[in-house]
Amino acid sequence: MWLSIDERDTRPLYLQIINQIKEQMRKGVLKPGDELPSVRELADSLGINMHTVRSAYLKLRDQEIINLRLGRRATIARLQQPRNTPGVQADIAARFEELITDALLMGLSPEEIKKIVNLQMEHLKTV
Amino acid sequence: MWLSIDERDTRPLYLQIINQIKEQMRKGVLKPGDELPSVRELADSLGINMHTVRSAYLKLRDQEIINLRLGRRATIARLQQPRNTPGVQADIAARFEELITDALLMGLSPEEIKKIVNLQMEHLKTV
DNA sequence: CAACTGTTATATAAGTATTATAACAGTTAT
DNA sequence: ATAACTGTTATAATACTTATATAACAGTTG
Repeated sequence: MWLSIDERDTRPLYLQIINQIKEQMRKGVLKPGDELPSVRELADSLGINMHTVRSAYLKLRDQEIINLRLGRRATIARLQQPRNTPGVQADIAARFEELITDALLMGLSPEEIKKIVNLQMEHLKTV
Repeated sequence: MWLSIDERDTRPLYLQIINQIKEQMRKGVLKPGDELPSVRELADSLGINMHTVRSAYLKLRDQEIINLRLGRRATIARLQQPRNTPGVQADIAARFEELITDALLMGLSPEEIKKIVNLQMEHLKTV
């Protein structure tokens, strides 16, 4: 299984699951229409409770990232693009501002930060 | 007071305080050696409990961003730069990766993301 | 000494995260 | 049809986090 939980990570388990699924989507490992493991299957393989996995799936559904249908496995949604509104952009920008501030206070130079971002943006085309 | 609580923000109060103080440091409003409001003073002005403010101050001290001394007000620390280690850079990079992934799934194009980041990095020199 | 600081201690309450069990309701394949 | 899978709902218990409330203690400053 391409999913794992990091014991050292202090963030909630359901958040780790959410982020890893999103990451797999970004990498193209998971594409629209693809099926996710069932909640019980994934929970067992991670050694956690069914409802913790379900909680992750529910939040992903609320973000319209996956589809849930009774009796069927969760599937990756075809994401419609009217989500890129000014409000959304402002939210993302606020999160970048916070992260950049943190990075600067950790002693990273603006150049180092730009390098990190550009490196990840280049990686997009390769992956 | 240059600090406020956003009722619509779902994040914990102490985190809002932490982020706003960091933001003020980044903007140069707060400089090393500057005094922060006392925990009671700030709590009263925000209409929240003393211990909530203290919890924010404690976490800032743990990050070596402020100094706390019994009987004295908290002060902005002179931040030493041996914090910019490979491990720190990796942590920051991981946070950028997560945020970029989120932005892409929200429908932002790589170009829009770069624009957001570059705009904030330019703002650094002006501020 | 008085009035300010941070610190420690207790207690309470509300919210979040996680686990546990069990039953119910659709889907899929035998 | 039925067995074995899916998600869904319900209920309960536990642990952790967040926030408040009061009070006392300890160092600093005027």
